[in-house]
Amino acid sequence: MTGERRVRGKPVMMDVARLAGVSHQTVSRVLNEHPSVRSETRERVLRAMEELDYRRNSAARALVTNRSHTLGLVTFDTTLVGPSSTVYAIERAARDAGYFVSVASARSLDEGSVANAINRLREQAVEGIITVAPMDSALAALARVPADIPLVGIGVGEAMGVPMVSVDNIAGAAMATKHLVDLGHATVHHISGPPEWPETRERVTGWRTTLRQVGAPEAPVLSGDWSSRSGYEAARMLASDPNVTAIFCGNDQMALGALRALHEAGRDVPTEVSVVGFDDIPEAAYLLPPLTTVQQDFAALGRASLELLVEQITAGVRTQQHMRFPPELVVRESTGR
Amino acid sequence: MTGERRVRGKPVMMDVARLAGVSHQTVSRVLNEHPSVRSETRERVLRAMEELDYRRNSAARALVTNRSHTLGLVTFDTTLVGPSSTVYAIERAARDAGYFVSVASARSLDEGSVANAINRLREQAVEGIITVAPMDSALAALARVPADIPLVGIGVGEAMGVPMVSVDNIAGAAMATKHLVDLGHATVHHISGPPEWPETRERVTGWRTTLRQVGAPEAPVLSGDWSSRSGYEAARMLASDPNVTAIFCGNDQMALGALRALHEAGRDVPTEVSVVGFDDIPEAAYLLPPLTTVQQDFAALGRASLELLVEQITAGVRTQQHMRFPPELVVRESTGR
DNA sequence: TCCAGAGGTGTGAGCGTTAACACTGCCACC
DNA sequence: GGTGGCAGTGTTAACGCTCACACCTCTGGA
Repeated sequence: MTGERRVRGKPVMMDVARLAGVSHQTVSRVLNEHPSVRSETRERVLRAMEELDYRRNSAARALVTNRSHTLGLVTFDTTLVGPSSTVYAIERAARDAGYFVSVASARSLDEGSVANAINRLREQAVEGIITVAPMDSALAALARVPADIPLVGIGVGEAMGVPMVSVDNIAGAAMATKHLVDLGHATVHHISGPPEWPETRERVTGWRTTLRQVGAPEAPVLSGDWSSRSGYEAARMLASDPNVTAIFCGNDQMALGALRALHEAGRDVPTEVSVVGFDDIPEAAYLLPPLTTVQQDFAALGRASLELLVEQITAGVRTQQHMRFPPELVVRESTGR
Repeated sequence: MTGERRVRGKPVMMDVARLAGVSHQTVSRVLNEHPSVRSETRERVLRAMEELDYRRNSAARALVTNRSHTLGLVTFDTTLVGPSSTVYAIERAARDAGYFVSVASARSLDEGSVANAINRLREQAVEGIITVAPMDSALAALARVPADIPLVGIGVGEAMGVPMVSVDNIAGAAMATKHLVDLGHATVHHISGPPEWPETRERVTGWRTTLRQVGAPEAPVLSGDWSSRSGYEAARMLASDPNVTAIFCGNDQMALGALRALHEAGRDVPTEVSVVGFDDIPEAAYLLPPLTTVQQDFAALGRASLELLVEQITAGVRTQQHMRFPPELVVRESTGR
């Protein structure tokens, strides 16, 4: 009755063992690359596994080892270029590190929704969690996660006890603003992202600080929601004011909308008005005119966050760390004087 | 020794049972919402669970029920707008249907890479797989998956035995081409995506068929890689030819690049040349000029694929089905005569 | 009065794997 | 020629849960 088992459902370790004429433990050893298995035996076992198309039962393994080999990813709106590139980079890095990736998206901006996503991941016994949800609500939810579960927040601002990875938004915004001031603009206007995003506030800070340093007047911030539409609408208000000659936008999508609004208002870019974006989306170089912007390396962000997480998992301690990546100004044709 | 267990590691069902003064089986019943538990008992158990911050061990559960409650998602390049919106929609729908989502990305375009991603998901014992990787290689890999594992391919062309969800690309391309012809253009040029994508070929077919129907001459297809850069380069070659007055691009990013190339060549859009894209990315309405394009509902695609997958899981049979979604032409200002 | 049946609960087995330990040869060493 | 050790293998006991079944207690109908 050797084959009896195979008929009813998937083969298990014991089936492989029988076929190879060894004990199930030897099969386990082969599977886990234990050194002390005679190579001839190993071959026999491998052949048997192949013949039966055996795959180990990950649930049983997880149960006994108490490790799921799975990481959790909390995302918010994967439609945004930044988050989606980051997620992609994380998945690749996770695979290389031997982890599976499970995702849970927050349905809305509120803390409960993020907490809910985190809970779903914990139900699955993930070994660690990375949040790609750079809003304040995520931070609040993160702060409530018990300290024994490894955690990394991306772009989520400062918080006690939560390891973080982010771009140096203050420096990035300062670079953009400085660039415009250096071109001879009396001041720089700013169309920001939603205020409940830490990145937005950091960019506002970088912009404002720079203006103060050079003694330029500060205009009130107009805030959008990262969309082209919101950038368009904000810029339309700015376009009619002849004093506006330089606009720093919180991201490239809004800059794209601003470009359109300025065009409609008959104000040429860059001869009359200069525009700078943030992110450097792949399309930025092909806009009319090509967009000067602050480039951030989303993939590096993803890889770093994974590294930080794995470090915590192996060490068993939450690293108290905040990694900041320097962005880079890419000057194209949307700025001048 | 009631509390002894709790000190060393996470609480298990037995700990909750002891605290609530019931058997572990009753705890299980409460957890699984079994009807025959006295509500007073249920309350007591729930309180105990809360007090201990108990979470059931999903591995143990999966082991005994032989269900992982997890679906697998194969992605290729989540940086593209289409796939990333689809992934997002799938995750949401999966959660509503009570499933977790595990992702695996294909590292490159070849079949081995996709097969590898599928294998990783199978190792995790996912109950079904959706591929958001609309290349031929994915189709080839899908065709090799044993018939007993539920499967849905998105936008991956025709294949024997693999349930499919896609946009009706032929109809979409035909709509775009017809629109241009109706505006009075003698013919329509096409900048396509990479030929190894079924969607590319379908769009080429829709375009070509329409041209033949109206008796317009057919120009050779220029093919890009979906990027703005490739659209720009292809359009640059077209721009110098005065006979080119209408260009249908395989996606919006390439159309964006084409817009720039035409501008550089001094050919006005839409008075001299008309441009149509595909996808309707959120930025399309804010380009210079706003882009006429073929809109597809990525979210609907995602939801439909999930529905199809869940159907297969519950039925235990692979549904032989191909759902096609009609796209919609959105006329903006990049087309005219 | 008794028994059938249902509501409510407990007991024991078993899911497929790994860890710990036990066992068998064989070699090297004194 | 015993003793120690190691390579190679098998045996057994968990891991935490659900399922099947057994067991009570109560109700209602014959």
